[in-house]
Amino acid sequence: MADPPRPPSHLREEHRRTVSEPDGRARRIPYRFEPDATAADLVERFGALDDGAESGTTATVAGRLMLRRVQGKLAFATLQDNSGPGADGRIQLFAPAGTTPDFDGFCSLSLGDWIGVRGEVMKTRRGELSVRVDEWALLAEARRAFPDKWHGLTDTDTRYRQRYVDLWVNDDARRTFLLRSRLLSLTRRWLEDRGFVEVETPVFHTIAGGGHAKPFVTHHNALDMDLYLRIALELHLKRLVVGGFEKVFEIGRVFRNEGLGYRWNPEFTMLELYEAYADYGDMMDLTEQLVAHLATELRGATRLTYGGRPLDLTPPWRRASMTELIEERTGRRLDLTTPLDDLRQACDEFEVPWTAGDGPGVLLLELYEKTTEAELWGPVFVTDYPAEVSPLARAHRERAGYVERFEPIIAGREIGNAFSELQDPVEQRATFEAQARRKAAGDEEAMAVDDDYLRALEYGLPPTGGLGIGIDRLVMILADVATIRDVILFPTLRPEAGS
RNA sequence: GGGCCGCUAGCUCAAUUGGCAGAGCGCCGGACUUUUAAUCCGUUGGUUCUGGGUUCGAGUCCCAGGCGGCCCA
Repeated sequence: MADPPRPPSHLREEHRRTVSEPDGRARRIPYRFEPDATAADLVERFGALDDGAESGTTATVAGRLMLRRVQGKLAFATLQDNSGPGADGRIQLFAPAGTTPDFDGFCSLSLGDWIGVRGEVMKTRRGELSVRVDEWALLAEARRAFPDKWHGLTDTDTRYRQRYVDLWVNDDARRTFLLRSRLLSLTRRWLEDRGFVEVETPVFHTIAGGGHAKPFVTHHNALDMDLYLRIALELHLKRLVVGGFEKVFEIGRVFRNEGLGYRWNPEFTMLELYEAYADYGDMMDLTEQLVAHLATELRGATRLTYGGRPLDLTPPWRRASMTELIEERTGRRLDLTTPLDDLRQACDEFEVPWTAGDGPGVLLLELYEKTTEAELWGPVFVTDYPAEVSPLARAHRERAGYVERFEPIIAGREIGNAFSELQDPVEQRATFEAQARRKAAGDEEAMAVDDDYLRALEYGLPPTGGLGIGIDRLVMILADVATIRDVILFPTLRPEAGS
């Protein structure tokens, strides 16, 4: 690909010439390099070496040059590799002029250059574990200047657009994404250990179902038809329960055509799982056990802090109905038996907008979200949602007008959604049709009738518990970060000017 | 979508009421054999986000736009 013409500002960032061999030729970059140790390994194995001692062991390491201290006939440098966030992944390089090949070339390396080094593992007189530079090779030149070695990179825009730089200079960024990776791995293993099977279902949907959200639309040329990017995993996974996958899960990207914010990115990662013969109570048990397991593995405890405030994820978590929590928060007893006019009056009082088409269930949910949800530090399972706003959940076994549904709330945010799943195809068709009427009336987030899903239910869905967890939000809690953009490697951004 | 705040050298930041656009780090050159944000000396580096306007004079004031952050819906 030809380089486009560059503006002067880019040329200025090419801050130096190509590093050359002692004879002036361009330095050759090897095609491969074989490190046999990492910074973290060496600290672990040789950390106890005496000051000034040599280990008698030779190691080969590779990474980026992050600091450099040339002192005449002796040079020190700090190499960072992938073996740990921040200081855990750093090792000092020790380069005396007398033994270092092409000492001048080594001293002329810049911050950000990739190098490979082979040499004796030793400790300096001042007690810093080091690899002596008996051999070294330039692996890549940093032709753009690295950010300030002390202040790093703080501009959020640059951090998100140039994550490849952020990961090197901000320890927290690397730490958070390593935590995210481990969280995904631990979640898979934990579920598999309990007999769950991981599957992959389509990202392109002909009907965007399973959630309350505006979908993205794309077009398939050969079929000449519009397709939606999935807003949820739910309906395909329940088809698989019909198909006999009794414990099934998927961790996948979903897409919602909504605004961006500290908790919202248009594409995000959902875990959804379905368990035959289980109900929403079982899903609460599973949720608190899984989250407690992840907290223990990733943070060493279930008593954490989030944003400086204590957060105790130790099971069991409180379980309380939505109406009960609204009453605690507002002092008002509001439920589905409250006259519609009273609910509307409460909405006006709490500045909740409503329309004439909104039933009591919609108003109750809106009131809950406006007055109560953000105040719940939790963890707490908010249970028993109005049927009117829960078209895929099964009717509550005791409370008329409600369904068996809960959302786990942590730090004022919903991190998931779960039901005793609606089994009955006749009831399901009725709730789909109610949704379709809302859609026809202008609710862009309402669902459409999914005839194939209804056909699947007609073959028989056993009693099933289903759970969805927003992985990004869970990572936010466990990594103790405030914005979703800090847990998504390449968050959605507006294009840069001029691109 | 609304309100508020921000955008100055590669990075982190200064610049009194409108009055010569600066520092540290980086980069480049020099000194230095136990440094670790090494230190010391000397350079280099600017479309002050963009476009208009007011003014003798605009980084600074006004208008429009771009991008980002925070709060609200």
